Amino acid sequence: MLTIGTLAKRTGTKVQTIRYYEQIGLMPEPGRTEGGQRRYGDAELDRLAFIRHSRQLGFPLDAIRELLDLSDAPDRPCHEADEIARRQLKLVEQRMERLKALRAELKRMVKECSGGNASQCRVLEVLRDHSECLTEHDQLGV
Amino acid sequence: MLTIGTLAKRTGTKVQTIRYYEQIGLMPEPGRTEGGQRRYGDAELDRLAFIRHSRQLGFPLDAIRELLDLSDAPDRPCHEADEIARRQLKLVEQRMERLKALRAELKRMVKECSGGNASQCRVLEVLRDHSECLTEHDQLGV
DNA sequence: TTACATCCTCTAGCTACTGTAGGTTCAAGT
DNA sequence: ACTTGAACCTACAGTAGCTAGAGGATGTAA
Repeated sequence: MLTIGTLAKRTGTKVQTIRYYEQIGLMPEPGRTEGGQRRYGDAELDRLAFIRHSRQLGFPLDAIRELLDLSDAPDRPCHEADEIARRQLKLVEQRMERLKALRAELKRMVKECSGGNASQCRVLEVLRDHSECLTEHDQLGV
Repeated sequence: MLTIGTLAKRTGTKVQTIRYYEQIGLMPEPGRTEGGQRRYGDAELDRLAFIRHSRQLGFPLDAIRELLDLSDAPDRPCHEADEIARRQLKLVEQRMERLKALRAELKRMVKECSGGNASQCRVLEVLRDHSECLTEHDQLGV
């Protein structure tokens, strides 16, 4: 039986995060000692490891919820999990494209800046005037 | 004189977002009509355009605050703005590196999945067992 | 004048946690 | 048995950067 602190250490999670996962129903309510402290078994350890690993791969919590459901139902067809992973892959690729454009723009800004004071600053100038940009980068949310 | 709605349209911002920027002191309190509605001039239009463009380049709001201060003080040396832009560039590059690793991992998961049902699913398997991964990807927060 | 779009304030919600306050429990050492 | 100190508990507030909704007021054109 593991305390919440031990579980946290083993999975690289913060204690509060585990309690948060319980609160939103991602982790089950564990057993308690007489004094009311949480005690976990190996099933919970595995489940939390799964969650953390999925988070490291950038899956949002509701995707993880679906993946956990699938993982708990071995007879359901695999393509659902596959689909979720593909969706995530697509998202990652979109973000990369976007970051690539940002990087180019930022590089250019920084390169063109030749010191001096703010009134001649290329960085500020470019920010002031969108038309100086190479690319359209109209959606926000990097 | 522009209404908040017109200003929003011209800068590709939501009305609520403009009010939010005012609330956090990023946009000044504008003049009002007798009935209490906000009216904006060209200075505010420029300022908001600057903010939005900076956001599109991924700058966080407090970086933008600094950039606006610099933009308002033409005699201050340029290297501060340069520094902020370099910081942002570095951040973007770090994120890209991270996404690259994620993309590789996700691609592999998806490729190895050959259909069937959840009990044989490679996607779920990899998520269950971190040791199957190519890379360490231990920080969260894509 | 009457309709109707747009405006107002205020509050709550989103993601995924993280931190703090104020108090209790557990386990080890004496 | 008692004490100490780390780790636990709940509850609430805060983070970034908005976004949405309720319920009501204002502005403008026909």
